[in-house]
Amino acid sequence: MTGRRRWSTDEILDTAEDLLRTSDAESFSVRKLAAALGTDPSSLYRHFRNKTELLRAVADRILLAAMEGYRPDGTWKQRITALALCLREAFGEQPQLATVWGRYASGGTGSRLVMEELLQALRAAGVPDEQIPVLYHRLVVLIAALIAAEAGVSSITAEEYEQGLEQFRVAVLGADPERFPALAFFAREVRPLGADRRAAFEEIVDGYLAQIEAQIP
Amino acid sequence: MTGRRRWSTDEILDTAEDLLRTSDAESFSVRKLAAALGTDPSSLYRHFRNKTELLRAVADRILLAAMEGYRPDGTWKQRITALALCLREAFGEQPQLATVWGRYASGGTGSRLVMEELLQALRAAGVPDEQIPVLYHRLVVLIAALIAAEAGVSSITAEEYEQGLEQFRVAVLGADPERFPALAFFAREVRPLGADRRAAFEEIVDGYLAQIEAQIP
DNA sequence: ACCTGAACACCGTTCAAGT
DNA sequence: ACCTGAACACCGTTCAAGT
Repeated sequence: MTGRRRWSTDEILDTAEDLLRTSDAESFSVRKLAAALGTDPSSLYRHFRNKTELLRAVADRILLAAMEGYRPDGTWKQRITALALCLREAFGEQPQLATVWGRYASGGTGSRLVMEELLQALRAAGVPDEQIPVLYHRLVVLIAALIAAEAGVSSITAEEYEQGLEQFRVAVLGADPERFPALAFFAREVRPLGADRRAAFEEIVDGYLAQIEAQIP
Repeated sequence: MTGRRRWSTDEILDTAEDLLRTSDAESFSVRKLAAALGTDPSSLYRHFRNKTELLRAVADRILLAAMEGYRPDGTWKQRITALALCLREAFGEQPQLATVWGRYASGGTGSRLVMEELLQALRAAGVPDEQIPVLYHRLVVLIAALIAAEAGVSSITAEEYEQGLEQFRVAVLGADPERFPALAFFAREVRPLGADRRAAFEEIVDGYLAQIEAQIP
């Protein structure tokens, strides 16, 4: 019954993408992918040298799909913000993928489309050519770091979240006003790290773009 | 010979900190910690509900130690930059800790000292009180995300690094100039994600601070 | 009251043996 | 030529049994 079967690399990636999107992406594993394909884990190792290489390939497909739905529009700042939000949404709650993208970039067409759009937007902004590579680099580091961090936060279990929130409350509300005057003063206003993520993301990116703008001659 | 022995929570945390600092921090595990203590993994579960709680406790001690060596000095911007670099160095190459800190904050005194200093610096900057909580929040999200991302990058093996760099080179140098004109134009200048990390970190943080400054009435 | 051993339910990866 | 099974060296966590 277990007729053996050659899987194409693309079929493997399709299934991996599905598996990462549905269910809890944090627990994606080579073994689960093999089970979903109905094959043995070891057979995947002829297609990919290791798990990272597999995830990197999936990340590139996700970038590719995201860029298909993206049309450059508006000012250079609006374009970059839209792109960043688009990537944020594409990687969504998938910390493994976001981390892999942030760590190694990804080598395919998806990656190229992102690079191309960012470089063009910076040119459109009027940034001098010789400053573009370094500003581009900072921007990608920033966006990748924010997305990976956020995907991590959104993937924690409800139990862990409660635990963390409780500790945060204790730290803030229980702070000695003598030793931590500012903290005591703002105690009721200060928000835990995970709060209000989309707004935080957008304003940080926008803030950095404004900073770039200020440097344009 | 295996006399049994009660470990205090502090002794456990000391050993965990050592283990995370030395050797490859990425592979830190409860089992290795138990081995280092000469005890059984299961006995640690009376001190900590789970691995995350343990890591969070270690993270707080690291913040505490970092803040002991920190003296506020200079303008508010210099203070925040110095603090950010200090945290960056403290978490160093420990992606597990940096991630835990970024994900849940940490509930102890170390955490409080960091919050207090940031809040005070923002006050010293002249930011209106009602804007401080939200700006504080953005700043912590940004710093935590950058540190966690960087710790992740620095913890990859030489082999994975080479693999990633190679893929990046292929993506950039092999880009079709018709389809990716800007990428082809900047091919030789564009740098991979991991390059020049400290400078990227500092300039992104400084950029965001300049953005805050521009909003001060 | 505290700790241990054994077990459960997992990982990524390799490689000799099968078809 | 391709795939599989079994194995290796790990994980975090639980809980009955020991002292």
